Amino acid sequence: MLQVQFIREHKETVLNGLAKRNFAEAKSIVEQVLIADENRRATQVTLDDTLAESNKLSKEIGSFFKSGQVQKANILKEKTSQLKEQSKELSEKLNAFTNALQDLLYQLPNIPHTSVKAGNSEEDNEIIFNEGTIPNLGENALPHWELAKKYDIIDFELGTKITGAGFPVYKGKGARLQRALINYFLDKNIAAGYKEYQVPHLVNTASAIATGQLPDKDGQMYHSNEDDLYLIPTAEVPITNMFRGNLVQETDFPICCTGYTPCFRREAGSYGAHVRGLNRLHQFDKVEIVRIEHPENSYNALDGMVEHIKTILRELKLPYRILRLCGGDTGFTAALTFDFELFSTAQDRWLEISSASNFETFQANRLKLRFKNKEGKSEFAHTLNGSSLALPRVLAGILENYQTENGIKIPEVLVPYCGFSMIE
RNA sequence: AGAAAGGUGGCCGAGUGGUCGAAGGCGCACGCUUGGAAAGCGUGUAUACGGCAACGUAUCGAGGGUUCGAAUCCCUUCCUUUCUGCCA
Repeated sequence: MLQVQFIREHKETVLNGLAKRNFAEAKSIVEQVLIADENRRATQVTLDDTLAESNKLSKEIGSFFKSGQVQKANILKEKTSQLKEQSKELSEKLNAFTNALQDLLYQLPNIPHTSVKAGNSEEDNEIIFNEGTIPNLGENALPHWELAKKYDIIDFELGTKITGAGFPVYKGKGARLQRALINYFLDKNIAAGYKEYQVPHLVNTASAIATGQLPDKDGQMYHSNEDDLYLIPTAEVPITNMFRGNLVQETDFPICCTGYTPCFRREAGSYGAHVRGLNRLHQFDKVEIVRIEHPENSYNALDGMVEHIKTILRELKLPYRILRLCGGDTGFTAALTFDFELFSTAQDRWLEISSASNFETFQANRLKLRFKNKEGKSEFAHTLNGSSLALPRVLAGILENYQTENGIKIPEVLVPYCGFSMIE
């Protein structure tokens, strides 16, 4: 959530920034924000004055009662009852303005970083890095869903029977490979200084609002009506929310967390080749990294996260590229996002496997996550996160890119984790 | 799930209708003291919103109510602890 004060003082910056997202309603919402803010402040001033008067009279009444001047006290009582009515009306007004302002602010996405180009869709994303060699697989190369069937390591139909489409069952060496990837990713993250956490897989409404899933993505999360809890769409939600409401010390930075969780997404509206096999699932596994940073260091930290993810893909010897997302493709809450895409050779397309973002103060404002700065004042921290990494598409990439006549080779770094070097 | 007790500042903890944003202690910061340190002494030390400022307002888990006035009384709700029940 953007800060009202910032909008008030940097209206043009906000509008220019939002223009890069091709966000048509920006101007009208910003205008409404400014009006609501003006109304809110004006109402608060009158309400405060009314309450101040009322408090003053109450004190006088108290002392009149003590000194036995009951009549004088009763006269003042009359007055306070009027003030009370006024303040009731005013506080209702204040509430209305505050809520209206809040609702408007919830509609505004983050302002993109200066390096972000304007653009509407993924076609406008910039490729900024490319690494790894695309293997020459020959004529008989199979897409991962056929390999999964051939070697009996992932069973999509079985998952459909138990739950529904998009909930695969991993079997035998497939299951073992999943577990190997999770451990390998976690170990890499821990070695890079991230602290491991195991967090709840269901979160309350306050958490979903704080990281920005609500109200923007309502309907994309699975929800348990009985207890009003949401299944997490990413570990970002519970991990970042560990720090909700905190006032951290400047010396605590950088705060680096990692965690493995399954992720649940309803993916309403997805269809076609994009959902084939492991490409898009309702439940998938992901290892996430989250950082809480000093504002001055957050972009360094983002670069550090990108470098870290690169080392993992290098070790796995997978061909990948990095995109800087354009304004229109950058998520609602992010200021700058780098997407990692893995080349799926048998499908001849790029698959997103990681997304590393800096949210600046957008989440921190909702989280009320602050630190004490050098002047001793509290200031919002910056939050960042990235996948390191999402499992299914990495698995798809391994299956497809490492397929041979005799079976699927296991990337060298994973062999110690798997306990085998081939899936035959 | 049932019963009981309880939720107060960074932490501990007092406070049952006005003088309470809140005693006292710990912690922390600064100063004095000291050759230096510890101890001791003194001063300061919540957050948010509004205001150029003086300052005002709100906040004692959350929401509502009673009252001229609520940390304190009433209602609702959430959470914690203990006991009982159930269970991996």
